Amino acid sequence: MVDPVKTEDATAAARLQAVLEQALLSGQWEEGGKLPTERALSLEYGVARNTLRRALDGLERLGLIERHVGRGTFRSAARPPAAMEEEALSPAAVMECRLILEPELIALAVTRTTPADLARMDECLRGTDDASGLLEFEHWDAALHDAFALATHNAAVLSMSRSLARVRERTDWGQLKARGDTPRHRGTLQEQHHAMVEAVRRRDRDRARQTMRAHILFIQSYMMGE
Amino acid sequence: MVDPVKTEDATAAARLQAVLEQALLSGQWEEGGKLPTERALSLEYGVARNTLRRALDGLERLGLIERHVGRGTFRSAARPPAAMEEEALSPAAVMECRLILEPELIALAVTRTTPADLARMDECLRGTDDASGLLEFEHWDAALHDAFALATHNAAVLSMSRSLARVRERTDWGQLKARGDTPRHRGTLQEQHHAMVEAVRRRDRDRARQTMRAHILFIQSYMMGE
DNA sequence: CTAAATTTGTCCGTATGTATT
DNA sequence: AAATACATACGGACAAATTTA
Repeated sequence: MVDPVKTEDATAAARLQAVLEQALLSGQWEEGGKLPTERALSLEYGVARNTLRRALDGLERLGLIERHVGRGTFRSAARPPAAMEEEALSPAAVMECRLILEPELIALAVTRTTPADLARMDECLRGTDDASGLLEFEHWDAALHDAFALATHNAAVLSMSRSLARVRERTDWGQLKARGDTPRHRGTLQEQHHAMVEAVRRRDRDRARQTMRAHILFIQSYMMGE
Repeated sequence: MVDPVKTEDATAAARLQAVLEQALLSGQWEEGGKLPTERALSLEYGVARNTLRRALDGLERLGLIERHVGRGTFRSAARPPAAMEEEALSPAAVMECRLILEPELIALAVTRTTPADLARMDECLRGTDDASGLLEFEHWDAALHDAFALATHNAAVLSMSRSLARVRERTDWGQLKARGDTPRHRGTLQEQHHAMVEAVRRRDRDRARQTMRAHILFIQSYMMGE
């Protein structure tokens, strides 16, 4: 049913993107250094140039690489949070907003969750567990938080939560997300995800709120601080 | 400098998307109606199927069309922008949502409030004090809560708070508000408003949160109960 | 300064997979 | 069971920008 290694059903481009993500984050090329040409990479990984380019498109959106016509493709220089104080939908503002909303949101969800809600959460947990690339992980991560909002069975809360989700999509995360995407960090995130769902399942309101708060603080810390 | 009308430097896909947008919006195909197949369209517009598909990708993201494997491509049923479910929200849901958001919001505002923010709050207090009718009172009441959101100096929080304010506007309150508009009730509300601003002024985080919570619970109680 | 080589950007035509009718 | 139609991938060609000779 569910293959834990699951790289089968993803598209070739998505799978290749996950591979390249790992290569970039593990220092395969140095910061600011030039990657091989598209033709060389497509040959090396055994895919068509079109397919490779879709993978690069994803990496570019994550801010992991930069591409220049006539020059080549380069690994982005790791720039720290940079210019954070001035907010116009800064990552810091979004995280702060999540911190004041989501712990209370999940606390409300605890008192309302139905078996169907729990099933939806479990599905999201499987998604985050099996995710290969950062893109896929984030998809299921967002779905899980939406599942918590759904479990409040409150249309106003859901509307507000989704409004925040849309704001998140318009935020310039730069490399902040990718920087934290190490096996160790992702392991911690998954533990927290499981702990939150477990707290909801056991109707432990305080634990759910506490775990959510710790979860968001953890993300904050490795994004901003290091 | 980007000229939005300029179809010269745009890619073939982007130009075609603009043409198809016009065709869709001008009623070239009926709502829910089926468009020609991708092969037929690419032939008609003289582009490769790949190119046509990129144009359709854009239209799909805009919600103008829906695509189904094996069935075809269809013009979406008329829903101008970003079809959100505008169900009539229950007053109970809105109050519950305010209860989980606003106490944390004002707690954050306490740590950020500037003299200008306080001046704005004082102006709103005068408004509620002097208000004659219910309409005027509600205007300044909403303005005060918006002032708290502004005082967080967090764009994401402000955006979310205003999203909730818009939800409140399309809520069917029936006579719930009018029922509670007695001199006695309004006196209590004003006391609470003053207490909240005072707590913010004195940077008393816990008291601000507590007062806000009591404020919302009070409104809930006389709307729902009694 | 010019011309050629390199590299990414865009588009095309075709083949195969998968879901629906 | 077969035809239809979208989804994905491949390889090739040319254009545009940059670097190099």
